[in-house]
Amino acid sequence: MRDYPDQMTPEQARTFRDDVLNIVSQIPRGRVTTYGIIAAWAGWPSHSRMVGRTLRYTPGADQLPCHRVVNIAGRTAPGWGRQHELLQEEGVGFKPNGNVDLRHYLWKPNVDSMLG
DNA sequence: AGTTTGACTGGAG
DNA sequence: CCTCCAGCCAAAC
Repeated sequence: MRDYPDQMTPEQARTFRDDVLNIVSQIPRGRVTTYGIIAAWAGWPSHSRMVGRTLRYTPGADQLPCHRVVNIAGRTAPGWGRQHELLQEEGVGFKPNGNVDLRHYLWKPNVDSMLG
């Protein structure tokens, strides 16, 4: 028995999108988080792909610090070279392979930040 | 209604 | 560290 429906209701989809954007807006300068972490905190642990979809296609998402979202390997978004620059300008450190050093710069949402 | 496509992830080699 | 590969799931074909 799965703990989530096969398909999101429109309301759930709206809530998911709002939660994703809300979490992204709280990522501190100079830190990053991952698609999977955001999805889990939004209540849909297996929807990491949808987090990426949301950030790419939601109008206005570019006004949020979505450049602070990378994948679990610390890899920046394909086709978005400027993301690397933006992170460097904030002091985010990269490994020799060009990925973010998550050991030092990974940020996770916490309860306090969710209580508004 | 079946197939392909990703701003993803975890495991295998 | 890397590259496949399977699983994932909403959207687009």
